[in-house]
Amino acid sequence: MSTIALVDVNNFYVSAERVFNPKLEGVPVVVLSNNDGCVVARSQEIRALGVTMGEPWFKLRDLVKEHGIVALSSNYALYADISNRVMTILSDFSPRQEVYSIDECFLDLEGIPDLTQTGQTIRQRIRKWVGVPVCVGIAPTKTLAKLANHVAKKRSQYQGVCNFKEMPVEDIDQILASIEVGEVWGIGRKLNAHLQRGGIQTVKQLRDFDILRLRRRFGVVMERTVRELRGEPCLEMAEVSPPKQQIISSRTFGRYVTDLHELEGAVSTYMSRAAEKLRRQASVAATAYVCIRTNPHKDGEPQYSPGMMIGLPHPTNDTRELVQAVLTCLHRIYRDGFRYQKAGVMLSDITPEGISQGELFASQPVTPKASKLMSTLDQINRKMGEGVLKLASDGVEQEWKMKRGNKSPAYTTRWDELPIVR
DNA sequence: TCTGGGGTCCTAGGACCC
DNA sequence: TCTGGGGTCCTAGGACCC
Repeated sequence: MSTIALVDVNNFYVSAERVFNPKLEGVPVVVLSNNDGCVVARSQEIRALGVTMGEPWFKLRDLVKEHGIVALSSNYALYADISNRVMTILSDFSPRQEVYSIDECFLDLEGIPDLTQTGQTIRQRIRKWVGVPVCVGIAPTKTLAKLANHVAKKRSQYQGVCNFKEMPVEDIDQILASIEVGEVWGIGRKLNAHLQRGGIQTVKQLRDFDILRLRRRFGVVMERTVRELRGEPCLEMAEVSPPKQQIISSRTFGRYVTDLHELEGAVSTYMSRAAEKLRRQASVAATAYVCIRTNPHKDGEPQYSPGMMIGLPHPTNDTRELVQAVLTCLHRIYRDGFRYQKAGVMLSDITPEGISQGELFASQPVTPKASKLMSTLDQINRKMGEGVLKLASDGVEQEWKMKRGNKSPAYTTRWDELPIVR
């Protein structure tokens, strides 16, 4: 029998902001997506107002005035740093940790006595050492641990730690019968609707339903989910994250772009970022992709959203080659007379660097000289700040860059933005 | 005026092979 | 008009996650 804990920071982005700005405590706070477009994190007070995830910010104007909502632009440097601190502390509790996302991780707690107490220790330590609140769910499988975590968050009697491992079966049944099936990890909007229509409303109903019928109707993913709900582990702990099979970099512009030259700058910049990510995981890509699009929400305006894939002469991670390839594509798909809102690039057919296949046809692999140049570029940008050194094609003005109207300082990652205590 | 960004896995269907 | 039975590989699209 395995024992897995899911530890998750409550309202992560909002909690991270509150660490350095205690005035935000008790105040309704939202964190907005890039370009301050829509809501990506909500404090408890915001949830209570009925604001949903992903809601466009401009639709909340009235609510803002009425309730004194504080809206912050997203500050990824801060969140990444807080996340690292949390994950490092959590790694002390188990030799096996899977960092699942920026704000949550699985821990293998097999063999540890006093699980609930351990959960409380985790909570207290993270609160004290980092300053953010976490909840802990403990169960024999990942899916159940997620569910236990949900219970820990929603029901105050558990004081932030819900442990299915040391709970009478009847109690677990009762809990599962009181939770809607859509809360289960892996049951999204569509599946939820499907199940509801079929008369499966609660988690318990799903758990106890005929597994063969579910498999036939919904496939193997559903089967795994149901087995996990029954306490049979089907999902392994993934301690080391495998290299990415595709790398995307895309952004909505801060304003509409019509000019090809400006699009070139954006696409070149995005590809530089993607290529850097590619090099960071020591990979090369054989295929590149670029797409641009107008604003699909604008009825009555001419719409155009082309994309184009290109195979590279040989797998590479050289920014210059990759940028050149996507710029060629961009020229092919660009049409005059549209107001473009967004551009993106993607790298795929990714393989580890140094394993060159199809050498016979490779015109020229990444040369040592190019490799040296790229790693120097990365080192300088890592040390001096993103985009300090870039290709000329990225452009100098970059007027298309996104808006982030109300970003908090990079408190922990820039010397000139350290918090000041008076 | 204003609607994010980045991933994974699975399946179905088509092309092609013997 | 009738028209086998596999297999593999690739792609597009759907569903999910945070």
